[in-house]
Amino acid sequence: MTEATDYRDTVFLPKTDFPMKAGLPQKEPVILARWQEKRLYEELRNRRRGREKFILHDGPPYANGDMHIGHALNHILKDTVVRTQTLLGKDAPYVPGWDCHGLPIEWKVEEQYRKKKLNKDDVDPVEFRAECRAYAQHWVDTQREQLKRLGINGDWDNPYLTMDFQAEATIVSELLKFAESGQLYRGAKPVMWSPVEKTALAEAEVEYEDITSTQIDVAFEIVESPIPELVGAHAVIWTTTPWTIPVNQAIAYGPDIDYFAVRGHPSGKIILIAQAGDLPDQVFTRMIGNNLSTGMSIIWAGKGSDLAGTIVRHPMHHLGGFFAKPRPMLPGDFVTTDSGTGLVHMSPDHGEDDFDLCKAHGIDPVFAVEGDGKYRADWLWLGGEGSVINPKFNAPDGPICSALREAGGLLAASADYQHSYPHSWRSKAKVIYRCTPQWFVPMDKAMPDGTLREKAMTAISQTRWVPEKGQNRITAMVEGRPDWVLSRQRAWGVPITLFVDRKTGQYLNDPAVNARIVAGVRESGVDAWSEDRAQEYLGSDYAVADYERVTDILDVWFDSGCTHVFTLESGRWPDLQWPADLYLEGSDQHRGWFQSSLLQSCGTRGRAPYNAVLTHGFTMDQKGMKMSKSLGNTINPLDLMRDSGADILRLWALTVDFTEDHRIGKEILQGVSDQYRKLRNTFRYLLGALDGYSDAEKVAVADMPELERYMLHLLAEMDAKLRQAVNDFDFNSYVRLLTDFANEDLSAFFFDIRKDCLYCDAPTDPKRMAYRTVLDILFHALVRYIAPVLVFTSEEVWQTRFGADADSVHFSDWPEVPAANDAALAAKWENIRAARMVATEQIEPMRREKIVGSSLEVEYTYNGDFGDVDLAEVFIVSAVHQGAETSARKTTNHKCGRCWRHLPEVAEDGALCGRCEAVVDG
RNA sequence: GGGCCGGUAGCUCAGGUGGUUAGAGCGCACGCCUGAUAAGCGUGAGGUCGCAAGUUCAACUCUUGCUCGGCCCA
Repeated sequence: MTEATDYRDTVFLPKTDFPMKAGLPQKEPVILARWQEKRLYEELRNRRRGREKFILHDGPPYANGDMHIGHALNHILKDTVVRTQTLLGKDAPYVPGWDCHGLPIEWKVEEQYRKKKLNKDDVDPVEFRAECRAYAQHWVDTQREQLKRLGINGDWDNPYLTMDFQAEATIVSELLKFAESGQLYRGAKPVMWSPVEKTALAEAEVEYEDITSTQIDVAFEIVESPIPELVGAHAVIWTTTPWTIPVNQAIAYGPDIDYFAVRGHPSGKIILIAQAGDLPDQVFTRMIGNNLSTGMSIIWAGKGSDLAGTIVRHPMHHLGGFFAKPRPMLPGDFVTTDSGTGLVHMSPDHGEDDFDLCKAHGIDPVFAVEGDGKYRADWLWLGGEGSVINPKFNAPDGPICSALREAGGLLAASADYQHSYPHSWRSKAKVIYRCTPQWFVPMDKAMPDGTLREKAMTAISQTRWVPEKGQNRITAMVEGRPDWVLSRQRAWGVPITLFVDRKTGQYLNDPAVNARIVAGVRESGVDAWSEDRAQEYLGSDYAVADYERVTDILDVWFDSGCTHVFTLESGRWPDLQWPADLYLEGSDQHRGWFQSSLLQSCGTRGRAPYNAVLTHGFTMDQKGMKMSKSLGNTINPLDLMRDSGADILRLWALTVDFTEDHRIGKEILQGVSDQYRKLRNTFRYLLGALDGYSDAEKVAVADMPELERYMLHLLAEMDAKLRQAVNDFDFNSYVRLLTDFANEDLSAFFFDIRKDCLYCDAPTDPKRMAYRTVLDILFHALVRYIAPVLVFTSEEVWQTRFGADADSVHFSDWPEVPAANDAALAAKWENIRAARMVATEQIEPMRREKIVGSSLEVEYTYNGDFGDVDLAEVFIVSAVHQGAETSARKTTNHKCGRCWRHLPEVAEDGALCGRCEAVVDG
């Protein structure tokens, strides 16, 4: 045996500078800077001008706080939609936006005042709003940088903000469209109200504390009933807010609850209460200090529904007027027998259930309690007295209980009921529900083209919902929702710019006035709605003294419901158009933005502002639990980008099933990293194998070996599936198709088989040239397919191949894949692959027993026939013989010193085979 | 408490209208290669399809209840 020659230098190994290790945290910012410098977004607009459009309209995140994982997921999905549509050749502009008005910002600014020991009420509203504006702007700027870092491509220099003057003017103008068309009315609704601060509070401004209240049982005499035995009996209600009794207007029962009327009270009254559990015991114990319910006699028993039509009278009916009116007994689903008497006294002024039930039966609130918590002066009972949150006022010996007792209506009273009760977060004082005038958009008012609800339902059915179950959800919500309450009693928002006639109570509906108001807001923003400019807007036709200027502001959902107008319709972004092709947000927005936009648009334009709606679920921790700071299970996207890179985060978002709730955690991210490495190495191989490739090497598809043509067939097949996935927004499948292709078809099959060809065949060998031609096609296809996913890595790949000055990969169109659809060839090669799997399985025991190491040391006998396909090459063995049955044995051939194949022509181990000799000799 | 949604191998996901031994990729274990080398190839072990009833000749797939988790309400 001669000394083995080292032929390594004669082998054509892959060569590339593309590193295996990504180093994304360092590289991504550099690539980002380059995009910014080359103005990628604007240039993309130029290059796609005139193409079919795809408009994704951005739902505005709230300008408050750092980006969190939900923002990251949402924007990655949006960016992927925009980029895949762009790849398809469409013009897909993306204008990001922010929601800037509203209570949370107002609150933060107030908090800053409190720290400085300033009172909000002492600050000029204009100055206050300026601070809110500055606060929002700060977070817009912060989030903008964070989203850019994620690789989101958009018009970052020109986003839309709901606080832009232009936007504010549009919101006002849209509100006035509702006003002008008569889709606005002033009604009432119970809201959380603080008598101490004399203001309405939002849920977020309320905290619950344990307190002790007076509980009372009050008897209402039944004066009319379809059940004769009940007339003259007393319906008993229980309450912990005695002050609401002077405003009582009805009594609610549970239709399915059992009730009975019993004798047994010392007063001689027949008592009507629920017959459930130990509730009667509790009632009797409260009333007479003993549990005598076992000794009582039952006069009547029946279901709540039997009580329909029963009328009671107020204990204070002798006062006349309001108190003399009959009180109906009404069915309420909300009535329970957990506590109380199973009968609930209703005051539409002071409870939501009360309000809704009474409204349904035509009973309106009476506004007896004023903003300071006192009954209004003209109230027949306790007029001018209060405050209603005062414990003494409600006490068993206070004025309410005393009067009731005197009238014979008070069965029990004790100041010993402990419960949790809402308090103002700021003043710590008790709050109440209180009906206040509010502005509404009616859902069921007949308009020329139908009611708003009808229009919305039609629009829902005409929209594509992805996934489909979203349609159920929003349908159910719109079907059942009450009228839209537009007004808020706050400072930081768009004003409800209405003048109400002091005499008629009607709002002024004059287009000329409205136009002046809109012009004013366009010029100076929401501050334009000030008292000192009222006459200016009213003009010479109306006197300011005759009108009340509404000082409420709009629900921020109305702001966001108008984004489609001031963004898509306004012309400020000429690339955009109305309606949007797609809205894409979390599934919580079925109640939020999807709905506010739908209602706004249906009310003003008669259809939805979108053609399709895509929703995603929420991101949970590794175990599927909600993330929260207190649990310490949050994943911060900013940390993740810093440690692993944005491409890892993006790949994560697209591999999970984002249409459902999904998870993120260490183990999952490790899996994502592995997947990333495989993709990266696929590109590294392609780059290395294509070293020095030029079009001169290109081989026509018809001239290629079957294997190459089969691979092109697979590529074409995948291409069609990828297109389908893009149309379905099914990015999970999209990425899976790519990784499975890279793993199974390329790495483990094609690349492995052609390793010998690439390394050892002469560069001019037609087979090698055909292989490299296909590699080039694969490269161009794969780098484009993956570009919307791995936005940074694809650019790095692109630059490595074409140089640092090359165009961006992101300008590319969807790859043109050779039409290599050859079903017969594919079927044949599927069989070959199946045979190959059998072969590797049969070779495995020989490797395990150390008979052979490499499969190249094996000679294989095969019992089938695939024509002139070189099975030895495909199976990566020394030789394949035709035989009766399949078997494997160690070859006796010698190993070529260059290509390591074992061939009969090799004289001794280390000598060269004919092919290699020819190549080495050149 | 109500409405809606979900629970398939360690992980991420496939599993038309119920029908043979429930699949894939990754990870893991073991082995091969040492000329894609912190790479590449192969083989293998992993699941009572959240739990329990029911319908059916037959259920991951249908029904009901329960449980766990989520979103939206109250």
